[in-house]
Amino acid sequence: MANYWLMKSEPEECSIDDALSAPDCTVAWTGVRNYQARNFMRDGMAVGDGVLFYHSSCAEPGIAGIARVASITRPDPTQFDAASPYFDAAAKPEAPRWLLLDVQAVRKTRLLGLPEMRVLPALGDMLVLRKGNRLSVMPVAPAHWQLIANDLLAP
DNA sequence: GCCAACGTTGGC
DNA sequence: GCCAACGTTGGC
Repeated sequence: MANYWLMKSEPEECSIDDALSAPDCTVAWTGVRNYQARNFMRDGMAVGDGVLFYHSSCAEPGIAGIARVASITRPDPTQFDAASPYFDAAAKPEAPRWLLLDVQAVRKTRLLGLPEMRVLPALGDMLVLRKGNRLSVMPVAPAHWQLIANDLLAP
């Protein structure tokens, strides 16, 4: 059974438009540097899982599109790249610390902004709405996914 | 730019 | 293993 996730991306770095214009609408999800987020990718995600593509650290944070998990995890090469902002000197190629996977954009949607989400009682317990939440990859309850996907994918 | 929340680091 | 200091995230 498919699972559902929310993944944050700074649109200045990789927006839903960027993902949609990539080859096969697919981008390697680099830069996850949090163990909990990494573990969700490694232990929880499977090809085909649904992803809410979330824009963070921008003027209008919120869900900007629908995507899907397109690969299992593999080592994130930026951890070994001293020129990368994601470089991690403690990570060794023979013992990679950080992983990435491919995410394929399915559709850009209208922006479902944080304020709008906060107002919907049915979404009240979503992890992304929790104060102080800093996870960049997190699970989404099926009921929340249904609600949001129905709304965003409605004709 | 501010600041709350939280993860990580490092001294002990 | 505790915990204070520090760094980062991310909304506002």
